[in-house]
Amino acid sequence: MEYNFREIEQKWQQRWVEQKTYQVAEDSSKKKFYVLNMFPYPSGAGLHVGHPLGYIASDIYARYKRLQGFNVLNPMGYDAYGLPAEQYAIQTGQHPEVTTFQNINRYREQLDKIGFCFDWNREVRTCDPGYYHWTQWAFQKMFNSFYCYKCQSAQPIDSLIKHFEEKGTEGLDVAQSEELTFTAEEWKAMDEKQKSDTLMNYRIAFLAETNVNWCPGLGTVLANDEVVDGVSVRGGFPVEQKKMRQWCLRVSAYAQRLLDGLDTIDWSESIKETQRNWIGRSEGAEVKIKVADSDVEFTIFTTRADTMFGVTFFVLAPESELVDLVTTADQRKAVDDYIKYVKGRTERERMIDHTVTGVFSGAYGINPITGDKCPIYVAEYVLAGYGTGAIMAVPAHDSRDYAFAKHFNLPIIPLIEGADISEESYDAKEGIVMNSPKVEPLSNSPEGEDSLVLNGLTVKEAIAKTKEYITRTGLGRVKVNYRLRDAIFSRQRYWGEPFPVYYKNGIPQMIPEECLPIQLPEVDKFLPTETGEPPLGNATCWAWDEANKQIVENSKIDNQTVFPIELYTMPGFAGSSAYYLRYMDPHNNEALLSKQAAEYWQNVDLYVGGSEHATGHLIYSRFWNKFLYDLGISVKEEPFQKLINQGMIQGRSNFVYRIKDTNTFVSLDKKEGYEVTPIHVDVNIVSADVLDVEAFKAWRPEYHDAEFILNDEGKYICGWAVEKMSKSMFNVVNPDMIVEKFGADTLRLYEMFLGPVEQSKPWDTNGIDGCHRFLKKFWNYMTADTKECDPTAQELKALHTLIKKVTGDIEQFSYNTSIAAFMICLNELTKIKSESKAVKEALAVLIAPFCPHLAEELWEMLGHATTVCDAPWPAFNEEYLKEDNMKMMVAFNGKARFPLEFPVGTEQQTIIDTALQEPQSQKWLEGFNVVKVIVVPGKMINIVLKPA
RNA sequence: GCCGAAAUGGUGGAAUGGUAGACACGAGGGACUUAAAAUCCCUUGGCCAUAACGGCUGUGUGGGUUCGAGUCCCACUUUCGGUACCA
Repeated sequence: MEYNFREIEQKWQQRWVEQKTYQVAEDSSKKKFYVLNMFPYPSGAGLHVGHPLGYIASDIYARYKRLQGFNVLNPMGYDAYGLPAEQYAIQTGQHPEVTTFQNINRYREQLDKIGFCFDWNREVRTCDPGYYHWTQWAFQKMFNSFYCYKCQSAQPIDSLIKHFEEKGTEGLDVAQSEELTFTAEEWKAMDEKQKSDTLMNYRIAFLAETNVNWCPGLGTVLANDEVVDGVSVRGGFPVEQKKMRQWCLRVSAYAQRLLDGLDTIDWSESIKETQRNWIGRSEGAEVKIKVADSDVEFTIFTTRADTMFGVTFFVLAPESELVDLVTTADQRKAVDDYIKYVKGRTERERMIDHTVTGVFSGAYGINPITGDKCPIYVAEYVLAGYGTGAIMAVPAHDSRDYAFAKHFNLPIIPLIEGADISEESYDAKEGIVMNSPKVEPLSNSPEGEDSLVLNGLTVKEAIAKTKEYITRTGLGRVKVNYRLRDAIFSRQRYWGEPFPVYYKNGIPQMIPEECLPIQLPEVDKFLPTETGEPPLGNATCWAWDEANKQIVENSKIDNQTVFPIELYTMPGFAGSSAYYLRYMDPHNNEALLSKQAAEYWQNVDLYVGGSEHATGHLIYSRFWNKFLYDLGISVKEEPFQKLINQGMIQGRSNFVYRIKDTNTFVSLDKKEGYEVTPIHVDVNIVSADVLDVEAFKAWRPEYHDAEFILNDEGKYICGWAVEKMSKSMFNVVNPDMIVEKFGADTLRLYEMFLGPVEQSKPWDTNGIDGCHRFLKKFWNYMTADTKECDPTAQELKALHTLIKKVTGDIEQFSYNTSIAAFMICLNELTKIKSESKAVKEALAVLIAPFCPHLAEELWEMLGHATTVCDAPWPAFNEEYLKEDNMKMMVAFNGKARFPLEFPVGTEQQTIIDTALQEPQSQKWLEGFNVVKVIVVPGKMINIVLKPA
């Protein structure tokens, strides 16, 4: 009987749907296991063979876990909001929802052919109002919360208001944009607008005037992770800095918890390290600096408190408000000119061009420890967004300060013994401190021993000592800074979640929770309005009737009872930040998810996706989950317990070689001596690097009359290279095509056989034959004569070797080696003419995670009426692998020479004696003395020799 | 610059510190066939050697630890990712 994969796969895919094989429900009698793939953005190009890699890997694991008896949740959905659909809409007028739905259908069609065990009943789409209801809801919760450092959690904003009413800001330890101080009386005296503005300083979702990455090409702001090299990730348009009023999320409040949480999860060290760097914790100190001849005082942040004696100037960020306060009259013009210059520079220019620029402000700052007066400069190398936007410059021990000092001819004072600073600064945090004279105790210091002596200490000691000194004397304080910024949460786009917010006299108000979701309105144009408002400004029905609690036409806006609704929409990461929770209870209209579902499914046990989301989605999601955890919605502090980053499948491009100025193409092995241009050729008309010449002629009109110089066998051989898989390289291989030709089971097997899941590797269709041949042989073996007799010892040995290998390998996601084990096992069973039904049944179960269609068909043929998905995973029995003899290698000085067999349990001394007396040993022993013999039971007898 | 991962045949890749190159592709040879496809068998890291056996060498480079290193340690080279005036 032939292996008819088309029939088999179609039959089982249909049956799985009919019998709802993959629908799961909470079942307290079983342990849960939650497998999740990062849901895809359904792009117009459809899936190529690289996309399903992670899905297949997780599908195998999900099926394996189910066979192990777990109740497995393995859902799938779509990250449906995104720029491409909107850009397409702008160009064609086609509503983004239409193209998105088309793309989703195409994705689904492709996915279905591969035979995944997704529970499609739980599908979510971020653009579905039933879904984004909870995105809006979470946003409102964030708006109505602040972050309390004392209790290390988000708290309702009402409790903060109460605190203000009673004590003002006294005794607060909370996350805030800037440090405010006011009394209860002052708070009570504020009007509504002032109160609203003040609360924005504390809310977790808040409005702020911030410097944003403005992308004129896209007409919207972008998050830091959406900008690479000064251009937008989507579209590659230039990005500039602009001050705008934006919704932001106070991600920075969770910086420490995001950092600490990394130690509790099973992710690759490299991705955790990336997140640690992104969070960028740095311990340092803030020091207050008085400006000479002025009342102005500013604060600097430093991690090198030990270098206070090497300060020769101070620097302010150009955007800092302090610049205006310190600049003297005679330097005013120079400073203004410089600031104008800085503003005119794009983000990109600043990134590429690191030449030293800056200007003297005219003012001097006083070093609080030495009392020295040092000039204050304004320079763009100091960033407003980090620390306090002001630094003390120690040119001897900071390369940026060094370059600046050299450029402006400022003094450089070395502070570390033996450091050569004639050519460059000495930045290392090690060495012995010098040049730091004793600082006498201040009059206000308590006990007598209060001087500061740094000379002779190591840098580490000196940092600690200085920090302690400035804290004690009130010159400053110890401070931890994080590089992690608050996330900008609004976009000037159409195709995103609308904000459930309206504006009453400029004060943002939340639309009542019971009115959610508020749905994205229809617009006639997807571009910004003529007055420069975001696309939602085109909506005619986008106003909030407060009394009647409903959306009404804009024309009714009177700012008395009907108010304008927010025109911004939410960014892409809004919908993808908590989708894993929604899968647990996707049809719930009352809540994001029920308590019961949350308690049962907890969090994701295995998350599979690309590492490119390390500083985007994977940070935002962790933040979002921690916030929901504080609210008691999510039951686990970390959303994704184990993370596997699947590698990228690269394309394998093929080339033809056109002889210059002709339409003649020369085969790779004949091209020596010709001047040729390599041209990408569609890999789908090339087979094993041999070009289908007729297909090539038909491929494009300009090749219709092409001529060829073939090799001696009459073939045209193409060159090849590994490149990114993309349309423009003509190297895209479509999974449907592979499924059509070889079947889904072969595709699944081959994708895993290519190499480790986490590794990037090129796709090469050439190798797929091997996997297909294996399945054919497997099929032949399984469908051949079968007897219901006890398996022989040989059969059991082959089988249990396989069980052990496959079980261990799947646990470690080492699928390629377990497939190799299948191939070896099959060879063995064929060789010994195995016919045992019991062995075949076990094999059908073992292969089920990899090739589910085939496994089902075989399971049925073996006489089972139920799905193989619920069969028990075969138990491993060590007994069957036990051998009577152990094979050992005799080695001389570590070099293996010949094998020797001993009965199991042979005495060590007997082994040594036998090995030494073995005739084969004699020639190695000649002329040498035996120093010692090392026996590794079952492996190695190493005889250590020394010349006689 | 900093952080991370990696480097093994013609190719993809295997190897708890114990016979390097499993498994597969490709290639070469053979069987079956009128022929092709399909299928099956043999060979396949390099060098030397043989009637046959065999020997040497070999995991990016240079050191080290060890009876024994692809694997552990130190230094370096290259490649690929991430990040970048973060004080």
